[in-house]
Amino acid sequence: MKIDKSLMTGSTTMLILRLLENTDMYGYQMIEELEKRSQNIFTLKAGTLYPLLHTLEQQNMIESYDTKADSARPRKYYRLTKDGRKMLEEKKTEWQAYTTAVNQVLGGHSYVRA
Amino acid sequence: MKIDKSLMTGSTTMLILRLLENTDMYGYQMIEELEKRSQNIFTLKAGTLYPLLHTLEQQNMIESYDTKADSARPRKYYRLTKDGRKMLEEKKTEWQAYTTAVNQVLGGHSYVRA
DNA sequence: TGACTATATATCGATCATCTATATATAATG
DNA sequence: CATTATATATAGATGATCGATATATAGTCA
Repeated sequence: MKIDKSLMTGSTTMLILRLLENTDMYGYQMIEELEKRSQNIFTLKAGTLYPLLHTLEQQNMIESYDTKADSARPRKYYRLTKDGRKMLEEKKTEWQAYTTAVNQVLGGHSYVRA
Repeated sequence: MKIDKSLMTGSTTMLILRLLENTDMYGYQMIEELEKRSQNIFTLKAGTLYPLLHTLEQQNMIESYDTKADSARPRKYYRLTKDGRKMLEEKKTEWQAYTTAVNQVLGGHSYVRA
């Protein structure tokens, strides 16, 4: 099922931070991981992700380190900072409030107000 | 609780169509109704709504009629068309798929893949 | 070997949804 | 009579995401 990409707006940052909650990851890996975990619903584009990672790093939410990589190709790993964890918790709370509100409107009995 | 307005993106159209599912409404009323039903989470701005209504009307999803209004102030009521109902159903399905996917990523056990 | 595909990161300009600000007009309030 | 609430409308700004493009290396297959 194809979902309107505009729905994605606003939750991308939360999802990226969530991926980093338990494991450090590099950009390309995040794209694949998101796809897998969402059953191909989210196909985050490289052109979206990399600038976003740079912004989050500037904001001190994540920090990067390069693999020495004698053999492997160069990868830039990201790790969640303390601030990033805090931001993630906030975004999760927001997400809860938002979906609750939408579902309330969707499910609400259409009480036609007099 | 203030939620990031960018989360709103993509669901606004669905919410508007949902409001019209059971009752015809005019623009200003939709703003108030959305606020009420969402417990003040959604404060849709007039500058967002009116252009959106015009677009939806052009797309034949809704149609408008004016109140004769001998007394009351002029209001432009909107009614959901057949196409609009279909669109609403599609948007609901999309919404389901989207939130399911996000929650899956959020809740997913962080299986660190080898 | 050579061509092609997958991996990996990066940036620029375009697109699209929403917001802010502004405008207009009438009804209700004090 | 001034102010606020109701009601619709549009123009320009902002911000998130995408498409296109670039670069470089590793793996695959003929």
